[in-house]
Amino acid sequence: MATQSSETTESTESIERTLASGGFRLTGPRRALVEVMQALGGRFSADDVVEAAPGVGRATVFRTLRLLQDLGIVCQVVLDDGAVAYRLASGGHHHHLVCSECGVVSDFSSGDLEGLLDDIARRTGYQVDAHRLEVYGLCPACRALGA
Amino acid sequence: MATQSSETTESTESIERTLASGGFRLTGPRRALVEVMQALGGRFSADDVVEAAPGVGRATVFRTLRLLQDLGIVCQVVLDDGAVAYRLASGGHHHHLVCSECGVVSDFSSGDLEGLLDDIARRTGYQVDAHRLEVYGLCPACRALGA
DNA sequence: CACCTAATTGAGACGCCGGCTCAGTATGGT
DNA sequence: ACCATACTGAGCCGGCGTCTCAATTAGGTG
Repeated sequence: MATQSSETTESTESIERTLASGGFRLTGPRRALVEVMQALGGRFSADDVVEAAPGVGRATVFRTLRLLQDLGIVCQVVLDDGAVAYRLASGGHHHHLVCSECGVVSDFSSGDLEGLLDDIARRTGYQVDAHRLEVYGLCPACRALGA
Repeated sequence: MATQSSETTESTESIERTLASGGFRLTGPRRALVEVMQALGGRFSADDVVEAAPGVGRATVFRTLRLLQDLGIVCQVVLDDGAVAYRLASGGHHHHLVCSECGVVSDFSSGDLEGLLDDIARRTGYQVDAHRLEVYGLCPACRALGA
């Protein structure tokens, strides 16, 4: 369940700065939750966070998860079975590649997708405002192991 | 809330044929549910179906919804708020354009997306097996009304 | 047509995820 | 130090979907 100690995950300080600049308070529970999420790494469920932060109430976990999503610090991952997981966001707009074997999540972004959406907009007359894209498959490691 | 009396929605008979050829029984409740879903049109929640089919148990509605999904007769739509709706599928692989104003759903498919996914696979080393894409915006009608 | 077996059903309990309420607490500006 | 108010936690609530289990029914068979 390899904790990708990966890339651009935002530092605690930068997260705290983002909170502050949004006019939000920097409270104990919030600090604790950010730390917990960093420690969990990769992706985690709301309940993972609840269990890993015994001092913090369930409601606060959900509220904080939502707040951090609104601030772009945390993002949701829709798994292939429809379940929802969370993840510290590593930067701007991106999508997820989820390994259906080990569950590891990688990010990618694609300028091509924007072109594709423009095309859809043109063909359908819709004004396209947002989208969701999740991709499922086998990560290189699991490919190497399995068949 | 215009019930797009649209395109390629499969006929009752073809649905019954699909059930039969899968080795599933053609029961009263199943017939009733298919009719109800056709009458509901567009997209509907599981609960819409439950309410519109008073004679059929809740469990059966959910079971049938799942069965019809497996058979490709019904598909899920993930709405912009994360809620899930259902819809009679109109053919093969496709994606959804959901109007965030009136909720109407249109289908589209895109060969370009496949190319994009190939590209992702190449760049990341993942073996891409499946994906989810939902697009949100304003349908032409709502664009005309709203600003 | 009657019969038999396995698939299906319905009622209701259950579980998970997330939100709401409301009284109590803590933050951070003055 | 003080105060307004943002935040918290405990518990209850509600939606969505699944499970169990006894009763029913589809549809193949002789």
